Amino acid sequence: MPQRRKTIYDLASELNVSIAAISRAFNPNSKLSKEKRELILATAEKYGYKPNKMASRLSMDTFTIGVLNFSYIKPFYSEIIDGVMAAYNDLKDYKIDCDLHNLQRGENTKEEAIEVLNYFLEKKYNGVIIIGIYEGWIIDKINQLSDNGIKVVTVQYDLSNSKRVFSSLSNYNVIGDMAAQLCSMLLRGVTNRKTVMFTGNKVSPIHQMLIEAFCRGAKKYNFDIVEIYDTQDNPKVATEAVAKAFSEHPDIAAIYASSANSLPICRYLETIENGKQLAFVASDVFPDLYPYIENGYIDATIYQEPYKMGYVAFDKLYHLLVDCEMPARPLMSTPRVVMSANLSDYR
Amino acid sequence: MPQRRKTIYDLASELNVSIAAISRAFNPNSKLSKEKRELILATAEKYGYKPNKMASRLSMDTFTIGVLNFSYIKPFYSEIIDGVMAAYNDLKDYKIDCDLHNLQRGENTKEEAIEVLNYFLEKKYNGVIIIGIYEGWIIDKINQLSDNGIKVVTVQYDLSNSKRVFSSLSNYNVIGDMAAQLCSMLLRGVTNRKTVMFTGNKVSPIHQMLIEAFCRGAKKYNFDIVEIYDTQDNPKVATEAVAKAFSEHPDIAAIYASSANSLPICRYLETIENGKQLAFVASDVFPDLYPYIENGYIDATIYQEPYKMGYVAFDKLYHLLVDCEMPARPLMSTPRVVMSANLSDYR
DNA sequence: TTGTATGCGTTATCAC
DNA sequence: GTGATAACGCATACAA
Repeated sequence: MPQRRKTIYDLASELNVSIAAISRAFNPNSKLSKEKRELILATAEKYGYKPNKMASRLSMDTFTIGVLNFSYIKPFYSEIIDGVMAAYNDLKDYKIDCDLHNLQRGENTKEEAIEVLNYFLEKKYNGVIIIGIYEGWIIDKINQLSDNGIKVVTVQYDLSNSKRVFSSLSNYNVIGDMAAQLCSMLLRGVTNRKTVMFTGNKVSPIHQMLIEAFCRGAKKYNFDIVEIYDTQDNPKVATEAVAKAFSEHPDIAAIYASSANSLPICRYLETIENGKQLAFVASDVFPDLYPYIENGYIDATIYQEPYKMGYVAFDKLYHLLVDCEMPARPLMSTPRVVMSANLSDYR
Repeated sequence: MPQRRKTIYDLASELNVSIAAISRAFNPNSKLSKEKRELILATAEKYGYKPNKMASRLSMDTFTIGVLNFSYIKPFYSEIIDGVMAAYNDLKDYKIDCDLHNLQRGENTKEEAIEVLNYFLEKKYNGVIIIGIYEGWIIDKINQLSDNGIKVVTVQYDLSNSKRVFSSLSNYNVIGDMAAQLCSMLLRGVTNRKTVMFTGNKVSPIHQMLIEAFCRGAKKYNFDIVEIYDTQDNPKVATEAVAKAFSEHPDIAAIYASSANSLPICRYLETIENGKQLAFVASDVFPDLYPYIENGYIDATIYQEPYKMGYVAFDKLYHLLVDCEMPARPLMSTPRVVMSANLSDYR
């Protein structure tokens, strides 16, 4: 059995230096002569000393993280926020504070979003999480925050051309490929393999990636995408699009909806004879979708784990601030296939 | 913005009692007059005071958790252990120790397992995690540990008829149902729907549940299970079973293998003409399976998240010991569908 | 039963 | 640069 863990005192007396020196050696921002730091770090390794994060946190100042959510009107974004808040709650005892600002696309403007970020800057928050913004104007703002020593994390969009420290995303290539493979599974014994895709908003880089990945998959799994319809993340547009699709292509065999805006498609399928026979792969999981998954109109849907995306963003940003520790790998959620058989795990 | 968090001192001076009284009020095992405790707890609620877990942990004794793994010779169990150790590592700073004992079915005996548990008892460990044991003799041992104040958690098997505090499992009903639905998806346009199941070991309660769930699913999704073969978790037996299956039923249309012992089936499929055309749903994800998932012999496999099962078991036991906090819900992993499209997320 | 004093392992402050 | 020493927020042995 392991003996008592070495403390800062143990190493200090071992080396005949003060505990302050030990402490400083482990903080890169702390001033300490180079030789001394190296000596301490080296013998700590041999000696088996590691600073206790808990005790360390206790004596440190509180960190504050600002969160800006510029949400589309989707349950999706509120799940991300739930995840962020859950992580905050789990870390509350570790001297971390969180200032959440929720804005809505449509209701609120870009200017209001910028105002929030300026407020974060003025308050000199330690970290900032930005959710759901991909437009060009955000880049400068991120860089400005970053230049003032604020660590910025983005959720849902990568923005790798900005100075954000990391981002928490879905793996859109995998999602598109999964959708394609699911369609091909559902089309297995079927000779008619005409497939139609409904996308959320072609302007969004996310949907562009999904379209590309799905098209690659269609080639790989050998079925035809006869058309891609843009629903502009708008139910009315989606309703018209699905009607148009079936009038242009009455013999559709499979459908992939890459956005949560898939209810209009479900409703249309209810009105036609062979609605349940069509292969239909949807996106996301939310209450309005449950009945359609259960009764077989939707064969499978791909869940992006928005809760986890939010949780991970906050949690990793905390560790970056406290432990100066960058996430080892890019933060990509692992998309999940949800069918009626396992829907119970997601409601 | 939130002001400084209330501390034990704030509440103590507010109530004109000592900080010790406050501290005791929040520990059910601590002696304190009933009225005082109730007063403190009530005003703490109003006042907005909550004990800081971190500071609390710092001043408490170290807990020790003993882990006994009585493993089948499967990569599966080592993944569970990886999860346990990862949780231990994440909690190392919180004054928790872990004593892991790995035994192997075949190599080690039941008596050796009992010896380990006796050692845990003698050492008066605070908690014990038991992995991979379902036989009757374990019940008494669990109860004995429990009667001595040791919190026992089981992994992979529930053992609800023992005094274990909780268990971390896969959701076998969901897995069986998912396997059935996947088969039905793959059999969609196909008229021949003859399906065969290969199970790990009919004696194990796990495989019994999987068989039942899969059969229920077959009825629901309308395909026929023509036979269930027991592979006894043994590759040789599995090799014979698959040959037997195809000689008895040359027109098999779909296969479900409920155990990780599915490589012999893959190898058999390689030797026959229509191997890739057959629907094949497997279990678990491990390196030997990768090529068969990629090249299409395996259409989908169901991943049980063994890593997470182990992680959660340790993590929740820690919180039970430290916070006297029972898990809100039963600890069931959420099984995942893995196909070639998303295999990259699991390797 | 209740309060006081000490310790938990670290960082921050302030001298030197 | 470096080293004492006071926090940080709480639990508990001990004294009352």
